[in-house]
Amino acid sequence: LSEDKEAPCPSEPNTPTARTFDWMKVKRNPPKTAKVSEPGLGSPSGLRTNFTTRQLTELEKEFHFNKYLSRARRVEIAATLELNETQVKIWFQNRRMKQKKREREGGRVPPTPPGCP
Amino acid sequence: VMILRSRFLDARRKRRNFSKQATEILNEYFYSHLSNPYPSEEAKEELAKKCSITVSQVSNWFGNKRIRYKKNIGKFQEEANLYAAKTAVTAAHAVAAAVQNNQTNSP
DNA sequence: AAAGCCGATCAATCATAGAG
DNA sequence: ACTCTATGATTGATCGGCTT
Repeated sequence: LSEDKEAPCPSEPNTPTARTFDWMKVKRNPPKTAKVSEPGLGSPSGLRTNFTTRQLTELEKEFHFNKYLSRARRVEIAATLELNETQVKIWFQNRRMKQKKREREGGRVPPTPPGCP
Repeated sequence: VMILRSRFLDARRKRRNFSKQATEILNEYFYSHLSNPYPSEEAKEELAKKCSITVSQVSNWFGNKRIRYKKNIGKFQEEANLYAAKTAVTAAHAVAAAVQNNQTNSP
């Protein structure tokens, strides 16, 4: 028999099973939240931003008004909520994906399926 | 601050673990494709059906599994050996059978 | 050449179910 | 009943590819 196609084993050619494949080495760059040229605002640290309830509420409200944002609107929102334009842009992108996922999977099944105590 | 947490308290709350059988199927796929545990959309749909869960749940399962596996490979060593030995060969045979079946069929 | 979008994924975290 | 671990879901942000 022939072996498979993939076999990226840098070290440890041993070990019967469970070798180390490249997908296990994938590392994502840390979030670049905020700009280096914009001191004093947001969080220059590479941490995941925690949106406040107020920010989420506003974003949600805007989303129901427009699924897509215009550059001008984005600048407004970002300023009002104290977020980067990028964060607002990304939020809308993720929100659209979430919406699509719900529609796709919202194929009702919870009306009267299993137990309901 | 604590009230910010109330932001959620939704679906994530009531969580049910998948059936032992569903987990078995997912693990079989994961370990028999350990070199590239990224099922295609079609594969996800098939797994979802077999496990009686949604495609999103299959995606979540693989996402969590991959991250947690590479985070601590040693912790999954036993499980890896168990499933790898049990399914690797079976998978190969299944593929061969499928190919042959595909050839002899003409709808 | 640059910027936005999509689809998939990552990575950290939340909240709960289950083991000890 | 409680503490600690395993696990499903959520989500801000990244990656690669394609479009505008």
